[in-house]
Amino acid sequence: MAYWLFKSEPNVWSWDDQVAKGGGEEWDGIRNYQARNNMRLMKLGDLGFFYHSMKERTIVGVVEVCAEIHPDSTTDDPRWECVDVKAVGEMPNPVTLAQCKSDSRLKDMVLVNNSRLSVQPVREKEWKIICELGGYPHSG
DNA sequence: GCCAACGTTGGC
DNA sequence: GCCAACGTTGGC
Repeated sequence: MAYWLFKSEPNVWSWDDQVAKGGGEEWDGIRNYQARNNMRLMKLGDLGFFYHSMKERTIVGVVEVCAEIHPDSTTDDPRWECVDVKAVGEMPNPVTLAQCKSDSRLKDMVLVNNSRLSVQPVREKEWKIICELGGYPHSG
């Protein structure tokens, strides 16, 4: 089981949109090789944080990978693929970017160090720390 | 709204 | 294959 972080501009695709979709939706529109390569590594059941970028800069919820890598239906360009994700839980206390930056245990997080990467890996220890900060129940 | 950082494109 | 120019992202 691996952990990830998905960034989205809430104006374009918000956590509320994701929740409203229910059973799963393509994480499409990714046009960056590093982000796509990360999605290629995802397995069914992997979990990811849902992060609101731009004005909010907050981790607001948790999603689960419910379909592995497949062509992105929003383009005919075969280079671009995506996974499907579904909302599985909301952060009781959403965790801000500022919190992550100020926590020395999270100083190596990709989110803290590479603001441009929109789909990124999260280490298990980082996952647990953020779940604690957010008051999100984490089994294990 | 500004601008730094990064990725991509295309001329050579 | 290098690198300058350009476009985009996203923090501030």
